[in-house]
Amino acid sequence: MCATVDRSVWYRQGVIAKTSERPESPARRRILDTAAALFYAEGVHAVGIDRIIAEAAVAKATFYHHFPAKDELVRAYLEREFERQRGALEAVRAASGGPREALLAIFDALAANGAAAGFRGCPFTNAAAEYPDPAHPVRRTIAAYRDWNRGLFQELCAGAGDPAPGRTAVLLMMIRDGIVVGSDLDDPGSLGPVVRDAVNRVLSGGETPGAG
Amino acid sequence: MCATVDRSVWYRQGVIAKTSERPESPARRRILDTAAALFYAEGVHAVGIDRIIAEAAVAKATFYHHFPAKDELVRAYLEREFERQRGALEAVRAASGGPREALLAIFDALAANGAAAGFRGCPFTNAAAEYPDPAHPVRRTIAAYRDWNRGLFQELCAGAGDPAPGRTAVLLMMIRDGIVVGSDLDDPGSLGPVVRDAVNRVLSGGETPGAG
DNA sequence: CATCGAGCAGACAGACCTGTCTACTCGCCT
DNA sequence: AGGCGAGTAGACAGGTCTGTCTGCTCGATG
Repeated sequence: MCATVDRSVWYRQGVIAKTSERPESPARRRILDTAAALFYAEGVHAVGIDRIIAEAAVAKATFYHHFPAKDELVRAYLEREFERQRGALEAVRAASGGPREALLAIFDALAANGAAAGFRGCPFTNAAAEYPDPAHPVRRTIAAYRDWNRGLFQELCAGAGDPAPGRTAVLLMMIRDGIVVGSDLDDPGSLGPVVRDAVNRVLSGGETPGAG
Repeated sequence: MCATVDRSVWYRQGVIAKTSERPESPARRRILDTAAALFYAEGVHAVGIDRIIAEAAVAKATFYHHFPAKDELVRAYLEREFERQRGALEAVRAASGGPREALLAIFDALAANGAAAGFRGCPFTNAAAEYPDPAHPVRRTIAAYRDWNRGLFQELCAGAGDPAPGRTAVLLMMIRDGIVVGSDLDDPGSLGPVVRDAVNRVLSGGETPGAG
């Protein structure tokens, strides 16, 4: 209870408009930025609170003022990454001519992102490897992310005239997972051209699966 | 140096034939079995040595007699898993009528395995999430496993008459990763039928990718 | 001016981690 | 009989982990 931050004062002093997004103290932001970089690069269990507060230049009490426990920081890290990706993919969708073009652009971006320096796989699947319990809040966040992602694919497939958008979305999720895992563990360069063909083929061949 | 077990005595006393596989002491086997179950179910960093030796009913000195450090145990765990999978897939290949049937059988087995109770994703990708450094021995073992797996796919594709077996093998690896990730994090039941179609389509459509 | 909250600095507790070491038993081989 | 290696039991060191707590400064608000 007392761990929750009362932000009413922010509204009262007019720092932000009442209807806009939540205020974020500089300290909290620094904690989250540092944690995100470290968690992603080195893994969740491998990075301790002490290191985060040291690199974020924040007192320990300040950390525990903003986050009741480390797991909650992990959840916040994934939640913010969720929002970031949602924004990015929605931007791609808005910039594309249609659903089919949006899907192709998304997968191009996935492959390019995987080939970029510092890529270490998907933050969500990496975190899931360290949280075995599906009922854990961290895992629930991961599940929510994946549901959203599959839903977006399904929506775009339906918009592109796919007769079985649900099935195709599952298949696209498989390709997505293959890209992020392969970009991290194999040669990212070998994936690019294959991805293009694969997505093209999946979207074209969606009309009649045929085999039973 | 002194940490390595001198097995010459085993050969001398004829416990095993000189040309057959290495002998394995019961204690070492118990350690490895326990570690494999715990590492897979809960993650590598989350399981400590103390717990392994307790559940394996082994003294700490015995553990450090067989393994110089924890990382070496992790490597041995993955190495053994590598051998296990190699054996399993080679058996499937031998039992199949031809390369194409072998590939279909392998992916059926992957989907079935992912739907089984206790499935927690791929031991290799899960471990990779906890070992960021690609030069680490654990990561090298993971890379070796993936190279072997892709190589097997390529070989089978070539045998099935695929004109671009290298590319198709990369694509099959992506589907493989999609199966293990999706079976762990999403509903495993939704994957089964999609997998069959996907592999069928990949293998049939291999002749002319067409789209550019 | 008084108060209150944000943040800083750092000690501290208690648990857990890896890895080392001592001292002992047991069984096999020479 | 003697030696040696495998294994047991458990103390120990040194470090790290999370989370709590005390005491302080500073700035804004009433």
